[in-house]
Order: sequence, then C-alpha cells, then structure tokens
Amino acid sequence: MTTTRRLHTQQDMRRRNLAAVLYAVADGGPASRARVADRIGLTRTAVSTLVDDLLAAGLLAEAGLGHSGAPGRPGTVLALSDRGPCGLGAEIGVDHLAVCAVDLRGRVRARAAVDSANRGSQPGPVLARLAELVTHVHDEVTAAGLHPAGLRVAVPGLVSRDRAHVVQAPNLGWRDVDLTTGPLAAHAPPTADNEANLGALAELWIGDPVCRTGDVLHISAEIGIGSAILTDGRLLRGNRGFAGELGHVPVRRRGEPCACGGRGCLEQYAGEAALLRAVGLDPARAVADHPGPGARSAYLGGRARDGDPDVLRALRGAGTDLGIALTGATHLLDPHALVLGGALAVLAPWLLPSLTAELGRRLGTAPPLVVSRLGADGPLLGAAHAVTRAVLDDPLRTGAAPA
Amino acid sequence: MTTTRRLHTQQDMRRRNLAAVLYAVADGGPASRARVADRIGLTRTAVSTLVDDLLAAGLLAEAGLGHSGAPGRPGTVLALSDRGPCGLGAEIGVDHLAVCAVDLRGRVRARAAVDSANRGSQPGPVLARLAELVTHVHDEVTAAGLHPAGLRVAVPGLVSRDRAHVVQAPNLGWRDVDLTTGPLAAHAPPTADNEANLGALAELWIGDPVCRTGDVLHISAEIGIGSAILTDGRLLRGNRGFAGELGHVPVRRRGEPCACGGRGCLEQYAGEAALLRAVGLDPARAVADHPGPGARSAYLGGRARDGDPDVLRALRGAGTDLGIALTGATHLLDPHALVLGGALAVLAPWLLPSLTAELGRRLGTAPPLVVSRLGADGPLLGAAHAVTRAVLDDPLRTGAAPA
DNA sequence: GCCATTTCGTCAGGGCTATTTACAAATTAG
DNA sequence: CTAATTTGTAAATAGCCCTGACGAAATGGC
Repeated sequence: MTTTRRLHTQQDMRRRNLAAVLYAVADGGPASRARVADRIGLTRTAVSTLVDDLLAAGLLAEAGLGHSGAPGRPGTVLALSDRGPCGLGAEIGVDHLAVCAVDLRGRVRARAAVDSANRGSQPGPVLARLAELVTHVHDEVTAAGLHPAGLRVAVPGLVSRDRAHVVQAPNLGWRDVDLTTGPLAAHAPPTADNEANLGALAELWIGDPVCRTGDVLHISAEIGIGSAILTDGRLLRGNRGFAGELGHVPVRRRGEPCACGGRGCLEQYAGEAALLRAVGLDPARAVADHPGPGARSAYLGGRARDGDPDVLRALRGAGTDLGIALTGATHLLDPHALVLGGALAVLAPWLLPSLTAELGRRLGTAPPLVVSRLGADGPLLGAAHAVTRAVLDDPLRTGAAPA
Repeated sequence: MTTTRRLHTQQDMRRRNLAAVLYAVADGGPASRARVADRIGLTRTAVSTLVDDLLAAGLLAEAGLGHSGAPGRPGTVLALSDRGPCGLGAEIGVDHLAVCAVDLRGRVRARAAVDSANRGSQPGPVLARLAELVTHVHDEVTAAGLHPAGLRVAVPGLVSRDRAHVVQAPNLGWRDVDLTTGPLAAHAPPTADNEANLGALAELWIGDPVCRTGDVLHISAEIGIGSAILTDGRLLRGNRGFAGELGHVPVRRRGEPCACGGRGCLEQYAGEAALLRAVGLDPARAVADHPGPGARSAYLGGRARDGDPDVLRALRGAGTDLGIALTGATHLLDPHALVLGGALAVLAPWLLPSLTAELGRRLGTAPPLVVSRLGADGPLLGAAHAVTRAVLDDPLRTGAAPA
C-alpha cells in the first residue's frame, strides 16, 4: 500500500448508507423510516430517499402500517423483501452434494442434496451433478418470485483469491479446477470458498450471537480439524488462505509424524481417523460403511450414547488434546468465545468434560465454550448467505431486480 | 452491534480524504498537488481544497518548486510539516523511564531517559519522575516550533479500553492506576497502551516493509515473551486485550508448572528467566547486576559472541522451543512473515539456527523470519507514532495548530 | 529570442448527497 | 372535538467533489 488508499467518493457514501439502511432492518427487524433513521443516525429525509431507491430495487418491501399504541402517526413498516434477490449456496463434500437458496430475510426457501462419492473424482461429472441440483433449486425459487443473485460453492480445499478456481482440494483429489467455465457457469458467475471458512461465517451471520460481540475462534471438524478466526466481523484468512489449521498445531513435542510434515499434530490424536483407529476401526473402511456428511460422527455419537467404553475413552482423550491446542490458541488470540461446530458439535457432549477440564486447568478462566446449533449445515448456509450479504453490502450494483 | 453501523456523512468523507492526502505524502514522499491527486484518485481541484485546509492547519508545508526536468510547469512540492504537531511517547519499563518526541515526518526530535527501579514501586513517584522527562522533551520541541498533540505511555501491562488507566502491570506491581489525574495530566490528556502492542505497531508503521504487505506475527521478549498479531494494518487485541500471549502457549504436554496456572509454557523454556537459570544464574540477581532495557539480553549476547558453550546451548534450546510454539501459531494464522523484535532481535543470531531448523522440519515452507531493526526502541517509538498517526487519521480535529 | 507544447494550480458552474425547515397526514389522550 | 405527538415528504440550503476552462510556468525546437 505504497499509495492509493481507498477512494472516498460520494457514490461510496451513498452505497454505504444504502447498506446501513438494509442492515438496520436486517439486524434490528422491520421498522418504519423514522425508526431506521434513529438507528443509523441519519435524518428521516435522507432515509426516505434511500428507502425509495431500495424499494425500487426490490430489496425492501412495505409491510403495512405499524400501530404501536403510542400517540402519533403510525409509520409504514419496512422489511427486507422476500421476493427480491436470493442467494444460492452449494456444497461439495467428500461424499455428498447439496444446494440451497436463502432469501434476504435469511429464510431457506429451497434445498436439494444427493449422496455422491467425490473422493478422488473427476471434477467434470461432479460439477455436472451439482449443476442439476442448482437448476432444480433455481427453478423452485424463481417460481416463488425470487431472483438468484449469485452462486457460492463451499469446497473442502483452498480457493484462489478471486474465488473463481479451486486451487487444491486434497480430499477430492482436485487441483486447479475452474468453476466459471464448467457446467455451473449457466446460472450465475459461480464463486467458491473454503467450507470451514463459510461455516464460521455462517456462525457469525446467523449463529450464536456471541460471535457478533467480539473475536471468536470457530472450531470445526469435517475431515481434518479446521478452525476460523473471526475478528471484528471479518474472517482472518492469512497469507495464502491457510489460516485456522488448528489440526496441525503441535500438542506433543515428539509425537506421531503427520502427513503435513510435522509431528505430534492435534489431528493425530483428535481427528476423525485417529478416533476411528482408537476404537479399533479402519478409517477407510468406516468411511465406506458410513458415507455422508457427519455419518461417522453420528455413528461414534451413537456408540458413545450407548456407553461404549472404548468410544468414551477415545473422545475423552481427544477432548484433552483439543484442550491443549485451544489453550495455545486462546493465549494467542484471547477470543471472546470458542465455538464448536461441525462434527465437534455432534460429539460435544462427550468431548466437553475433558476439554473444559483441560482448559480450566491450564487457563484458569477459559473463554466460554459454545456449541454451534448450525451443525453440519453451516458451510452450505454460509455459502448462500455470502451471496445475500454481498447484495446487502452493495445494494444497487448486485441487487437491482431484473427489468 | 445490534444497530447503529458507522455513520457515513459528508464530513466523514472529507475527513478521510484529508487523511488520504496526508498519507499519500507520508507514504509516497513529498509531491505536488497534481501528483497527490494521481496517487489517491481525486481530482486536482479537490486535492487543492484539501491541501488548503491542511496548510492552514499546519500539517502540510510547501517546500518550493519541484524542477523535474520534464516539460510543463513545475508543481509546488508538499511535505509534511516539521513545525506542526508532534507526538510525545513515553515508556515505563521495569528499570528505566524514557520519553521521546517525533514530528509528522517520523523524525525523532527530542528524547530523554533515566534508569529507574520501577519494579514493585509506587505509581506516584514514578509518574512524577516521568513527568519531569516529559516536561524536558516538551520544552525542547516547543522551542523548535512544534506543538505536542498528545502523550502516549507504553506500559508493561494491561490497559483499560479507553486507554486512561493501567489496569494491571504485574512487573511494576501496579493495579488500577489512573494516568489522567496524576502528574502527567499537566501536558496533554495522557493515554496508555501495552508496550508489546506499541512495539508491534512501530514495526508496522516504521519498521520492516513486510509488515505492511500482509498479516504478520510480531514476537517480542522483554520480561515475558509476548507477541502481537498485525492483520490488515491493525492490531488484533482480543477480548480483554490479552491477545498475543505467546509465552504461555504449551510446548510440552506435561512440562514445568508456570505462574499462569498452566504447564509446559514456552516461557518456562525460552523466557529470560529460563535462559538465565539455564546458564547457572539467579534471575533476580542478574536483574540487579544488569539493570536497564535489554541489559540481560546484551549480556547473554556478549557471552554467546565469546562462544560460551552454556549460553549457546541454552539459546539453541530456546530457539527450538520457540519454533514449536511458532509452528502452532503459523498453522493458526498463516502469517506473511514472523518478525522478531525486542530482546529476541538482539539474540537472533544464536536463536535463528535452531528456530529455523525446527520451523523447517515441522512446516516445510515456513513464513520468512525477519529480525526487527527497531530493537528495544520499538515501544517508545510506537507510542510517539501512535499520537502522530491519530493526527494524520483525523487531521482537523486533533491537528489544528494553536491559534 | 520566440513560440508551441506540456503540466500545474485555480476559478466558475454543476451534480449529488444529506441537512434544515416547514407542513400535511394520521394516530392517541383527554 | 381539540391538543399533542409522530410520520413522511417537499423545498430550500450547505457541503463536497467533478467537469471544463484558463492563466502561469516550465521545456524544446526554430
């Protein structure tokens, strides 16, 4: 940043104020123009002109008069439109595909999913199957009067900075896959992002409110153990987009060697494969026996619920090791809360005792541990919401209703 | 943030554009109005009016005509004023006090320091001694035509959110000290910040350029081992302001118990006290023998330079343990670079071999390791620059020259 | 030395944005 | 029914930046 700091023009100001109005309604609920003006600190006049633009663009809708009981003329209630733009989110998991659509109000308006063995697959056919699902969801919401404003795809891997390419997805066996030229291109310019990141953003946007009140470390386990650092309402991505690799934080000085090149990585003790091995199962075999998102976790959870001592011991150990890694992360980040998402949310009942014990022992006062309520849906919902968020952030550019 | 997003009014836009002009000159060097306009993307007309305000406020100064050799009328060169506002920075160390003043151009215009045994001291007398130094520096820069715009104090401890109080400074033995009512109050509303944070910000603002190109983890050791996470040009402070406690990241699963309540903390193996013990010295005794900022590090560095095998072995071990902690931090943050500051910069020649070896072993490709060139001056300079930065960020509010 | 060319800084006019002020409309309280 | 209160809009105003034009001050070729 030698020079050229961000430009601050009048259009910029207008754009931000339009976004401010939308977020005032999104965060604070439906309200009259005057109430919105109070919330964002502009005058009623200014808000009126902003609202006019947003009504014309189909982002806001008037929802009748709001009789509050107090004296004075009642205001016309403004709400985010449920027939305006919507976001399409897709997910490419190792053994399933899913698509959903959410409207500006955050409601899921359509969804579709199929099992699909994507590990070591060719991108073409997988994307073709996904495109079918997208078409299905697209048609459904279009029939409901919504206009898809974009498509974001959650992938278990690294994504290029412009979000157009999947740079590397080890568990799929993909390298350098261009989404914009494949079968997905038909609907909207498709964009990709990492599934763990989208899961964390979902937590920030529609999950536990604690994520909105301060910095948070969001831990999720799907195949590996990932995490995401939410600071100041944004995601810390790091230099190459690799930030959050909690699974490779060392928890034993001279422990098991790991595929990452290190040794004693958390993943060797608390990862899915390690848990399966610890209860005497072959990881590859277990995946074949229990395909689908979260299936192994559900299986382990089931055995834990039945009181299986091997599983309970394995989960206890994993919680302890997770506690060591999170002790380090907490000292480094001083987060407002630790959020367990994905498979960890499912297994939380049996991880939490040893995890909280270890954190308490080492930290004295540990940040509150929160279990996500989004579960395995996080990445998919995050993808769809990323699209609607982009519309809210820059209403007139992306949000204009088709003529 | 239920409601009330940031307000975007015309005054805001103006303020940012004023700041953009100043930063264009600060980062890109002196330049004509037309050149500044090119840099920040505004028109020459707009820049002219902005510059008029900044000249009137005494923040910019015209420095004659710039004959470039190219055809065309030469522009009048604009530079940051060296007689305008300046920043006062102060530092309360465990065994010294220091004050300096920097002008808008970043030059140190005055400084003063004294040794002072502040460990376990009463705040009153210490602040009184510091106030004397401040007065001295203040008078010196005032004589040079500068106007101190504020005073920031670097303290080895935790500071309240409004920067008015020292909440806790264990190494000084201070709790809840209000700076605004003490002897410092005479000069300007004094504000405090943590010394490690200010050291990292100094690195960001005037240190290695790598800190300005991406996220960076800045590691410093004064008494403990601290660090600071610089992301997106800002400092990640965490929930309570405790972020960056690298010294208490566990590096041994069942290691030495630590005063923090944990065990196996990095500080037990790579901290100053641990190093001194490892070479057979009593830490308290060593502090008495070698008072002053960085004195123990300098002493150890001296013995290392002489080839003392005990010291070399201790530093080698510290480098390895630091490498383990930084492996975890790197996986978590994926920083653009790791910067060694403070005492670590002094000892870097003997820490680096084992540190880089450990990082290379565990990470494959580690982020570049950079040794700070600011050394022990970082926090003090950061404090002074924090004041001038605040002036640049909001020129007309804080920067107006006294009438 | 003189003129064309180029660049710099400024002035006048205009557009966009939000604010101020005023007012009609719609409700409650008495 | 009247007074009080709140809402939404209209007209006028102020602030900020942009466009277009112009004089000023340099270079370069003749």
